[in-house]
Amino acid sequence: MLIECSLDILQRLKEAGYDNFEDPYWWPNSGTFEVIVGAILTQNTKWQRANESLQMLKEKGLLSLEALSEIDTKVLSQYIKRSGFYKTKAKYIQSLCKAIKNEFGDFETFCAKVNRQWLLSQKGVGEETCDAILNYACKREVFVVDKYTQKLLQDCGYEFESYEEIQNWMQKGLKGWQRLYPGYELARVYAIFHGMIVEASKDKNFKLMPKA
DNA sequence: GGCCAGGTGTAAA
DNA sequence: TTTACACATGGC
Repeated sequence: MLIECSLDILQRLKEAGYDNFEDPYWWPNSGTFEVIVGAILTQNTKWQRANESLQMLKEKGLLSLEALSEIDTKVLSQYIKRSGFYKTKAKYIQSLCKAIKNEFGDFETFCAKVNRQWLLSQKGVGEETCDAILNYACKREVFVVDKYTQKLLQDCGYEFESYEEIQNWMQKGLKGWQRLYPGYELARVYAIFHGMIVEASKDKNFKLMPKA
């Protein structure tokens, strides 16, 4: 799959069928609490590894705000071992769950009231994780900028100074691309395009045609 | 055996 | 305010 490096690259990704997801927002079980846990678990790790940990937690009945707030972090770390960085991630997950519980009470209230600044002040939540939670758990109109996106734009010859600059540029541009998905809410359009970039980037058959 | 995977925090320059 | 490094496992 050779995709021309041009302004309408996102449309090409769609035409190439990279938007064929199981979940309407691409991220598995979007709009639920487990997106928060998955967002931490998948840091610098393949999604498959993060998902194995999620399934383990689900089996043990631990995939809830309450359970993860109370579990011993040493026990938790053993359940998420396959996702790598398991000791630090166990601490991050628990402290975030405790903070959400204390500050908002439950997941629904969290989604309704949380803002970027609060999330970013939590240990283990950087810009990408923060925006992943806002878009995929809370369905906010926020575009997630990850390494794939940065590399794709770089390969296309665009240069940016910061995460925020890329995010603003993408969000502005994607409002125009919303016409490709009539009737979809903007948050979902952001979600889908980020998902397409990830899926295309992971696809070994995907190649960018260098600019002429 | 080296390199990478849906990053982040921290210390040192 | 940048840069380097630690965090850790599993698959290729």
